[in-house]
Amino acid sequence: MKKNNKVRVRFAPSPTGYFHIGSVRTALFNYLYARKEKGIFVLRIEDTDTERSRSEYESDIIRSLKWLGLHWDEGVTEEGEEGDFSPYRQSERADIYKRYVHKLLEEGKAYYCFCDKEKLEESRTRQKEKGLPPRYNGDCSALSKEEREKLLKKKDDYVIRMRIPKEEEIEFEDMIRGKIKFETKEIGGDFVIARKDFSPLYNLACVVDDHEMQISHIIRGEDHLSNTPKQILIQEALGIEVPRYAHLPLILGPDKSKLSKRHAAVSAYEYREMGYLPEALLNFIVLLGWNPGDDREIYSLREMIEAFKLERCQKSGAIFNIDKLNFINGQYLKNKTDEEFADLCIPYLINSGLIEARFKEDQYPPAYGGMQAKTTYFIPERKEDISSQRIKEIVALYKEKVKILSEVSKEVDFFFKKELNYDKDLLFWKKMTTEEVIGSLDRSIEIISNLKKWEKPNIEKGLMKEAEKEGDRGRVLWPFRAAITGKKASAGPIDVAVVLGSKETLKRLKMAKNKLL
RNA sequence: GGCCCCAUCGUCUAGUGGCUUAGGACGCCGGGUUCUCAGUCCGGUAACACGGGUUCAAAUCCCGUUGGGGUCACCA
Repeated sequence: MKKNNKVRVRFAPSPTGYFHIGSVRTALFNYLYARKEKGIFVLRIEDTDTERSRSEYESDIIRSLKWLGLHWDEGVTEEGEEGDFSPYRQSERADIYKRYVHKLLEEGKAYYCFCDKEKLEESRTRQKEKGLPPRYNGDCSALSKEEREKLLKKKDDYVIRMRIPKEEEIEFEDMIRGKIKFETKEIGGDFVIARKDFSPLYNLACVVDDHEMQISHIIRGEDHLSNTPKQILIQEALGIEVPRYAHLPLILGPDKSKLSKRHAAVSAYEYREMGYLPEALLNFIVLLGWNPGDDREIYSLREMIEAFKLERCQKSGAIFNIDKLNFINGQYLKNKTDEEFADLCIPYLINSGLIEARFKEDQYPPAYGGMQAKTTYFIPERKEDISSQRIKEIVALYKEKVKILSEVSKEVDFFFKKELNYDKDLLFWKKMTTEEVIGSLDRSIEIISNLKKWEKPNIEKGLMKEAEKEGDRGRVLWPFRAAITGKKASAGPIDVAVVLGSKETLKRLKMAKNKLL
């Protein structure tokens, strides 16, 4: 067979839980390396654990990768529909593993083990208690052919173990960490590679597939470091090439342990729901353990590929810092056009019940992250339609204020309400008296009523003139803004008024005044 | 506990023996802008874990200590 020098990497998640941040990072680095080296990125599903694997999780992996824009060249194609075959799903490759297990068995490099599960468990805990590393004692490693055949008939529970041929040092060159050495005697004894039905365990399946799929570089989390010597042992026994390894540091929670559910959201899907942009999430994650050596921090996927070097990866783990993610996401949001920003916000507005989409018959409800501007919308509380143009004007007011999309709804909700519900104390600026606030509101009402054209310069001119007269602008602007937004904090009063419209502005000013009477 | 990995501001990091009184970013603090919050601009706070070597010279190389993490399944 012709030797293939092409870079081939794989991302091989197991569908036993939602696609999480750590997986995003592993996938991203594999993707970046593949693209950088003009290689192939393979997506393989490691679902040999039938108990824990679920197709719903596989769908989540695929959906998430698509959302992130991490496209793969080979691998499972459909969104985990049950029944559709994929040679990139380990559960569909049983025959292949069987072949390899037989080969190892025949060559004496693996053997049947009939040891009792409970007993092994017991001895493990005993060894641990004594402070010893748990280790399989090798009871079944020297069974004669006759004994084996007898036990095979008698016992209906057994496994297949890899025989560690000799005490030696296994050494490999990690592309991130350099030379790494393990003693075979530290592995923990002959380890299980397949179950009774010859279904493979992780280390076997992984090695076989990486070989069959001609994977050249294995880029994975540091938690797999201790699996590497086992895998090299299998590769040596099988006489197959040992791929290059690169172990990425872990992403840590605030307590410095491996990031997990208890540390906040770990599922990529949740970040999508919260309103993080895929490009921002990727940008943030790539910086967690890699940087190009300069001060640059904002990278598109394309730019990341360009600048990426595996050798520049960090060796130590990085704490997942949500503040930085928020900052980066805010930067990306700011760089969107008003149209793009509105499209991004709409699903969140719908989700929070502020608006409803009126679809034409041939349209499907869109998922987070996109919505056609042509769709028409309806405000349930006001029982009126709203154009996408107007939605754009509203949300644009907050484009540079928000860090995540889900914040938008609670900022703009006052635009969609029929009546504002706030405490009248909100209308008071500093130490103004009730009479003064009423007076201020009255003057605003008068100015607004007398405007000939509802345009920002006009409104500004009228209002600011009055405000300047007061000396303290807040005496006019605060009651005005509070009246039309019903909020302590919002976008600028004039900007809000412009978008709100003269009729609604007046109505709200009058309602505010009534509150005080 | 064994083995493996790691160690620069609170966090992400630059730094590959002299360019370093250690640079950037987030956060935080102060100030300008501003009706508010946010944003933005300006400024500030803050780190080479420790101890030995090597060297004319060490955050950078070596050793040890300490600390942190990972891993020790018929999970992956």
